[in-house]
Amino acid sequence: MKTSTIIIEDNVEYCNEIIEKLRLIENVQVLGCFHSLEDALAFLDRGQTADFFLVDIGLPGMDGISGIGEILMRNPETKIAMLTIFDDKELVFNALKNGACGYLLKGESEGRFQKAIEEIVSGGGFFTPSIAQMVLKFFRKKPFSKHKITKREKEILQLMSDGLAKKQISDRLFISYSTVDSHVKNIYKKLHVNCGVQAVMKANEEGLI
Amino acid sequence: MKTSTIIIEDNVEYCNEIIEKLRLIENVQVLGCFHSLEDALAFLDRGQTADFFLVDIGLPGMDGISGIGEILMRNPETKIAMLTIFDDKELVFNALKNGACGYLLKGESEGRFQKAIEEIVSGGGFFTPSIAQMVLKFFRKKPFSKHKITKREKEILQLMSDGLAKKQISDRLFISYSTVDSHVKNIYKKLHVNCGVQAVMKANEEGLI
DNA sequence: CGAAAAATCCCGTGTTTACGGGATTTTTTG
DNA sequence: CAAAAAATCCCGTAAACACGGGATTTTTCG
Repeated sequence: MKTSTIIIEDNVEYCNEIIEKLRLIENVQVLGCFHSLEDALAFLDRGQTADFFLVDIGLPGMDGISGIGEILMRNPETKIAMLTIFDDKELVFNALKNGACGYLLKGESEGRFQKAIEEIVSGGGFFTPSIAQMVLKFFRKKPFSKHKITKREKEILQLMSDGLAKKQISDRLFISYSTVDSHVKNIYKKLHVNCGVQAVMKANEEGLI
Repeated sequence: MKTSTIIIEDNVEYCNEIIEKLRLIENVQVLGCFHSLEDALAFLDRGQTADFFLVDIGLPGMDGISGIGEILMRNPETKIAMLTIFDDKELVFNALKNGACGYLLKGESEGRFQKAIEEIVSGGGFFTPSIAQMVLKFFRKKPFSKHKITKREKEILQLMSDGLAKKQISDRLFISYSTVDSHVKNIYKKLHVNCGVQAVMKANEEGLI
């Protein structure tokens, strides 16, 4: 059974290019293409659907990123891949957050393109190396933390992130409130923040906890 | 110039298997293999190095995950890929956090294995489809938020996560302190938390912000 | 239109925080 | 060993928070 596919891309020329590429991939059957997200959503609202959507990110009207959410709201099982010339960090992560299964750069070689599509329709995820690189960087703890937090401080930061008050932390660690307070003060200084929320957020971002 | 490669794997048999596979890949030159991380670190401490390390995750003595950090501490430019039979979520993310460039399952087909290695040594990242799937799930916003936060609440949550105090938020949004206080109270109720840190953390986890 | 949801506002109180100033005792490590 | 780093403890105060109780006005939407 082939994977029914819809393309959403406003540039007609490029659209045809993609269709040609997709024709070469077995297991994929192109149902058609729309030139705006609104059209595609109307299609879904008519009760019709597809297994796989290939969506351009820079569409007139509703943009691709918002579109992902809309499509998934109507059909949560759909697989969606973004198609774009940009590899902007924010865009990529926003797309992923909204539920995209993959992110393809338009310049991708034919082989890579095919490979990626195959992975996605078969239920896997796919990142081109540059996207994978971004994801790696995202996860990677920052260079052994300019902010050299001590073991105890890290421990306390962790409990803070669980929502414990200083008093509760002191009880948990069998130390006095004053000690916790001191540690917290030091943490704030090291992270250059001045409240718990910021501290926990920053620690989180920097992979300290 | 070939990528000098070191394998760290305690199972001698499997180690040889890997070497055989790597021999087939041009651009890769296997320097040798160690059967424990300690040995590999000693090698590095002797001033020698390699471009690429392939590290088993389940080693006796120091485990692979901790090892990543140690290796990178001695040679930050090194590329590291984990080799394992498990695709446990925690392990994968911990490896990535510590700086791994890829994560390969031992059962991987020869073709995939080769592909993955090629991507990694050429500076890209690589995720097998199952790992990519995990990463996707990680990013994906949770099922349209059981916790239906309103627009305003989301806005306030965002400012909270920036470390703003309620007073500052009220100034920023041109509303009174009381109003912010009310919104915050509602947020706490909806998220079942009772302090700002928890609220922001939870919102963060659930992809609400 | 008319009800429900969201957004706005106020008061009061006890608790907790942030942060300034200290000081002492372990632990680590060159 | 001796210095440095980490962990422990105390006091005091102004500010901010959590949370209970309200109430009114917009917006949204069937």
